[in-house]
Amino acid sequence: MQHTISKTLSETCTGVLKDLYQLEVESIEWQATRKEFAGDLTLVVFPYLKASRKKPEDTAQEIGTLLQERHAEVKAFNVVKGFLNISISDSYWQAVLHGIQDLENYGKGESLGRTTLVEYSSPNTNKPLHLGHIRNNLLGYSVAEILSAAGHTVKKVQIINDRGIHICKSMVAWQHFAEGETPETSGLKGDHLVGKYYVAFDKAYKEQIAQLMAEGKTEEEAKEHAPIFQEAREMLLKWEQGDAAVVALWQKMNAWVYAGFDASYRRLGVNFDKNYYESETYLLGKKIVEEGVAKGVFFKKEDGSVWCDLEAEKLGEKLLLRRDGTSVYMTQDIGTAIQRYEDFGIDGMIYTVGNEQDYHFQVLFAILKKLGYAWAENLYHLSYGMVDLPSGKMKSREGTVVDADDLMEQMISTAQKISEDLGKTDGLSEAEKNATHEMIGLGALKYFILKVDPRKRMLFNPEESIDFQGNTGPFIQYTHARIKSLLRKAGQMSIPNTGVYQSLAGIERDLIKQILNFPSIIQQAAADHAPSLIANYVYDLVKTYNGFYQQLAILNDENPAAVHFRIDLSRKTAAVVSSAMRLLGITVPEQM
RNA sequence: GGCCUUGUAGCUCAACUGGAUAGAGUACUUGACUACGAAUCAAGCGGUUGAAGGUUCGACUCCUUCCAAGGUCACCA
Repeated sequence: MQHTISKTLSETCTGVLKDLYQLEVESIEWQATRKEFAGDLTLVVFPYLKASRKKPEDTAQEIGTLLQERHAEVKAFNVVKGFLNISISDSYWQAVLHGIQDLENYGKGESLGRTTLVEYSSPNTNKPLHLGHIRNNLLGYSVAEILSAAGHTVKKVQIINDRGIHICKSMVAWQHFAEGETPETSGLKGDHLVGKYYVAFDKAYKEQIAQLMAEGKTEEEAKEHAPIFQEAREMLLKWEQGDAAVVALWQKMNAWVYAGFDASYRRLGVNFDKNYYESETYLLGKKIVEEGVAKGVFFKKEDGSVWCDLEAEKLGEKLLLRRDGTSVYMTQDIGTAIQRYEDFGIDGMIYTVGNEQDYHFQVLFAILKKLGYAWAENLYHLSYGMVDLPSGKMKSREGTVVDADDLMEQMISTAQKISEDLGKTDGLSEAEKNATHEMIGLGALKYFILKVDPRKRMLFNPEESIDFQGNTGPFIQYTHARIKSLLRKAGQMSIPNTGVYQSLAGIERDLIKQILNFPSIIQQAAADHAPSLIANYVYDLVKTYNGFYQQLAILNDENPAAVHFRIDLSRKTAAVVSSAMRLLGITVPEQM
């Protein structure tokens, strides 16, 4: 509960505590009064008992009495054990609701003058995106939106792992088996085409291993000496030497993949301000490390390898440069971080990466701090759990990977089927219908994933997981569409403007309070990097609205003042629903 | 083995960061469409919050020890 009322109430309350008990308190914690009790805000008085030396009930009674005397908006209070429940006057709630005028920007924070960079997605270029990437993309994009709403200047980036043995495997297999196949000739999306040859490589590789083992080699020898694997390694070497033919093939196949990724990103509704490519950044960081050695932050072992001592942080020793002077992943990440600082002048950075890299980022952040960068204090690893299937982990080798494009398509066609069965979009054009089905199908998927705490691994059952009823994206979208329908109808009515709506119904007060909570929810979600807070908030809001809708006549009430008020309340609810959903990357329809 | 994360209704998730009788959805059982959109609403059923101790006015939340699941400890990325 962070309404403006709690601020003024806190000031009054501080004075009350001082006058009653000579108690100086820093801040006062208000919480929303639970539904089963009367009141709006609750003060827990247990912390003040030592000072008051009275029973909880008497203490609460005393504080309540003075609060009511001194604060005009306190209409009434009641005491239950050590809980002081305070009721705020209806006129206050109505006035604050009325004060919300800029619906488009309601809830957003003042500019903080801070630039925060959010990295997400960051795929390899040897295969298409899958369900794990979807969780990553949705989280990263949403956190970026939330930070932006909270007042940060946000830059969204990804680092594309476009070089290395994995893409060479696809390249080798394509040379052997593709007979010149391209996205155009095959009709396959580019990333899927390249993925197909990555699978083909693996198949051929396994066959060769089996053959060599049949000839008496050990498994390790076989893996090492399989001809196709040797070819991939040679290709990697040639790439590093800048061999023209290899580089040309590499560029051609990566271009296919990027075209495919672009299509997936566009459909998913995510975007980036800048792409980084490992082929351009993998040599970064070496210079920084050398400088670190000179400064004594890092040290060199006898064999020439460079390390960072993080025993004090309980992270052990970490290699930064190999014996032969080449860099490792960590070196590269150090260089990239600094590169980004130079590109954007960032104040902080968020890495959206799976939790299997928790240790890596602890080390990275510790090293950047050791190097003395101010922005290193504001680095955050947005770590998320794996997405499991009923059969267990997703494994590309066993073909149990849920493909991102397939999944989106499936969601959308499910939405279409349900929508057509209900027949509520009959008046729309084909293009409008398609847009609506996309909106609903993707809304279901996005909400399903974002409502869960990122740290938790989640189970995804393709058949059962995603509902369109209950605590779901479509439920929230439906409420929005229904409000919009109501408002369209209201627009055609002429309602005499007579006086002020007097007494609020309980559900109306609840709705106002929830709308007023939106700004603080955004701040909290930003501070916690937690889209799930937004998801839970908007769900609760919509549930309350549906109760309101059911209990009260909105357009048909005999009191015109009530009608005016309820239309205003409905319009503002719809605006908050739309804004909140947009923070999750979900759009809401006018009709569905 | 060391370290990190997670464990809440049959299932999927909450719990405002230590506050009141742990809440939603789903599934199951019922009731509500001649009312502004039933992808809705209302009611019932469902819990030893992994286990045992401890801290305190008060614990899902903090501490200790166990149990379970996952991750991680590469001169891989």
